[in-house]
Amino acid sequence: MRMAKGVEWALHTLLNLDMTGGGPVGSGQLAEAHGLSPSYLNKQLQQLARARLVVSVPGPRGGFRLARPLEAITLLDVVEAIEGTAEVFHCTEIRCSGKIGELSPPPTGACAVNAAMRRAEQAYHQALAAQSLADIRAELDRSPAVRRIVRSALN
Amino acid sequence: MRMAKGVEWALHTLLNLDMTGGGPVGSGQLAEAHGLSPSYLNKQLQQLARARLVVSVPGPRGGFRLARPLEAITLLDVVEAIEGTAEVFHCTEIRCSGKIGELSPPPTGACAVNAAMRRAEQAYHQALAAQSLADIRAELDRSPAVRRIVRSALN
DNA sequence: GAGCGGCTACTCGGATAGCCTATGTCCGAGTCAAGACGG
DNA sequence: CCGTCTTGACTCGGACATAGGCTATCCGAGTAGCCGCTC
Repeated sequence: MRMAKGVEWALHTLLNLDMTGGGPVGSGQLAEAHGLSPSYLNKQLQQLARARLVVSVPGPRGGFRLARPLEAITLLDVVEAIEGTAEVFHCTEIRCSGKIGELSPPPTGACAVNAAMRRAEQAYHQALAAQSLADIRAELDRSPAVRRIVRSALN
Repeated sequence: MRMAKGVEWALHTLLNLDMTGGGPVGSGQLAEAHGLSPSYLNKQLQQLARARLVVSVPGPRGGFRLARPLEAITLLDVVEAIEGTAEVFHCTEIRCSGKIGELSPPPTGACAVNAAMRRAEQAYHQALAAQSLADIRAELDRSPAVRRIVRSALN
């Protein structure tokens, strides 16, 4: 179980988009800022656009800009935009298969194993939703040079 | 990001192992109980044995038995036994690469993005560690027929 | 000089290969138990 | 009748194919701005 690295790319890129100001920035520039594959970052940005986290501007001088302030973007938004909303633990209902499944009556309630795993997953989701990108930006702003460096890198 | 289905197999199998009593049960029987691939379930059981959650008994009439009561086995134990202890979010330190990396001084503290993701992951771990397999067993015991069915399926 | 049309270049967007891990399978080493044999 | 040895079958254990999804790439559709032309 490993999270797609596109999540890391998306998080840093969203933070960079905020520090450059409101104007759209091309995926090529954003990729160059961190030495990433431009085409693949573009794919991730499209996922963010579908999730309405960024707005894509076509044509020359186009690119991507934030759709809303960082205060309104949580870690959960980004993870779900890239990874999708499917559950991490996917119950295949093996309790209904095999000998035990044949001997058991059709189940009435939910699978207890699945319920337990969902509780943990919910805690994960809540912890992700409790942190906004603005919180991370605040931590980055402890070294005030960051904003200047990002702007000069994305001029 | 999808959890390995071996975790689901392992959880149900550990619960079944408990309901049969203390004697060792072969991986073939355990697989037949839920219609699983015997060889692949055996692989998962080996992972559980390495993590000291079950004890393997070689030879005829051998198999696997629980190494400790379900009260002492948490969901986190099972997940880490199957999935490993590597972090879900793996920071590749892209902040040190590309234009921004070249313009920035060597970082002093930890990556803020990584720290935020780790906080969420820690919440997940805590939620997993807070639930033991005995809790799930208690939920299953609400329908008292389960234990009888499991025992007759694994006779 | 002002307005308009065409063109170019740059951007996003989706369709297309490659690789790596999870999945699934197979066969060999080890071990216990039963059965045959000898005392 | 009892003890011991041999044999057999059954189990775990790890090494070997396979597949699905993440990773990476490329090319086409669309658009804004610029340049030249015309009035």
